[in-house]
Amino acid sequence: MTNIALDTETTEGPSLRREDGAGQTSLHGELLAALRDYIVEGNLADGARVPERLLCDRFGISRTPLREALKVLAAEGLIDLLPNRGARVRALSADDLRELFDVMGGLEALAGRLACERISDEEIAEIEQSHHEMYRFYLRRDMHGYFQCNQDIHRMIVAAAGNATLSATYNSIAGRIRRVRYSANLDKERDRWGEAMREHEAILDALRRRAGSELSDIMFLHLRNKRKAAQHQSATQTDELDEESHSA
Amino acid sequence: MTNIALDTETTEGPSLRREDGAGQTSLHGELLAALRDYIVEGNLADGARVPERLLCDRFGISRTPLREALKVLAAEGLIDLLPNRGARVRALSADDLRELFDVMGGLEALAGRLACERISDEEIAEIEQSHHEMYRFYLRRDMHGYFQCNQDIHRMIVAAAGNATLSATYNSIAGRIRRVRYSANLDKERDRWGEAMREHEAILDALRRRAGSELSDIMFLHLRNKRKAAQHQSATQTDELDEESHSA
DNA sequence: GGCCGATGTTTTGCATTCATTTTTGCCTTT
DNA sequence: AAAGGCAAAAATGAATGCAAAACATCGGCC
Repeated sequence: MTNIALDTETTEGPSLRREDGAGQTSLHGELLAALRDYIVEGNLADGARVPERLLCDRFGISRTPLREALKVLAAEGLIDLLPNRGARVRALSADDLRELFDVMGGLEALAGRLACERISDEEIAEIEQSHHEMYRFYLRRDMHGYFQCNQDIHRMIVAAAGNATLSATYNSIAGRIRRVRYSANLDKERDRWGEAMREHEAILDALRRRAGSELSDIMFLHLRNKRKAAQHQSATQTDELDEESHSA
Repeated sequence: MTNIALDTETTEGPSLRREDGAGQTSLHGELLAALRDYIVEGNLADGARVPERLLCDRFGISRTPLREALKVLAAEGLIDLLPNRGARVRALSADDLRELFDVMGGLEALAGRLACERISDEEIAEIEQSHHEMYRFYLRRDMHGYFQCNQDIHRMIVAAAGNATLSATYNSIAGRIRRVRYSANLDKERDRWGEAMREHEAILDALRRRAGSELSDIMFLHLRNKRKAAQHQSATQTDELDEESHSA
């Protein structure tokens, strides 16, 4: 039986209810964000049933707003809602991950293209700064720092695209992926660390030249390579996924 | 005062409740889909308040499931949820449309790239068939038939990508755009009808050669051109949007 | 005559309640 | 002893109820 990893310690947890004077709860988006974090951070096991009652106690609310939040999370793809059988944390199959990585690659490719259309020299300078910082982490073999800079750069490029819809879509996809433990997947990334660095050099170069179409290509392939590395690592369950890419 | 375009005729409307024998309602996804259609089809005016009580009567349900559905639609970006002030139909600004079109372009670019990796000759043959049908509509100047085929082709390419996550994301974005009256935007598309046909020829050509990266480019630019045509048409409110594209 | 505040109404957000379904434990039967 | 069935318990989906907030209407004031 799947054991639920709910920490039911005596610490009251983050009650969202406002019990100060005003009397009104007004949690609106807060509960949603809190619950999303709760799930994304892995407090519930993969495929585990989402216990309504327990979460109600945990967050100090009744079932109505909780269920509203669950519906939203289901729409976002974080959980599955089975008719009359409650919510379950969506366990990402190797195939799901492959799909998510490709979509993320597509969105980053788009971000790169759009960024080239409107990015300022100042923004590029900021990215360059993060890039150099990342390079120092690379030289020091500081995986964690490197990864942090890496994420920052990708985020900056998405932001430079100046498209809020794209950012929202990107964050949604990235959130779903975040549930799988990155560190595990990235251990294998170390094998192609130098390669990844060179790809980032190419990204920066294309960005400087505002070569949108070219950057778009690089971004997608960069993600695709990252995906392949991650896949290779967890090959135990992804044997059949090594189909060849026909793209040039 | 914004008048709500709710048709409150005596015709009972599509009650979702199951009153046959079983007694159980079990509307689950049905209400959501019905409500989404209701909004996407334009039964409510842009920016109009979404009247909970009226919709409850209309669909024959209580407020609880309706509000759950509204939360989901808000997450999808179809409506805005204002704290303590209810839901309003999200009115798409010219800027929103620009963003949505670009994201759609990015997703189709991705679809084209992925399709090249796995599409079969049979699937290409099907697309070619639709393409030729579309061409016949073009020769006959049948805008409606042409447009139908056009959409089919784009859908087929997205389907050929074999990525359910991509399809879902694509449908979400397409749904949001669908709320604006296509026909209006497409009247101007007529000006570049021949150009669009040539672009579709290029799409098919790249697809046949499985030239993923190239197809990706073509798909994005195809959408970008479509966007520009649509923008030009409704230029009354999009004067400042003519920023130049730096991409080669 | 127009602007501002008070008061009643409507609407919203959430809690609670209720009917139905699913699940679980126990008992019977073979 | 294992399998099947039944009943109790829990959980789900939805309806209703209730306090607070927004909205609307009306009266007072300048």
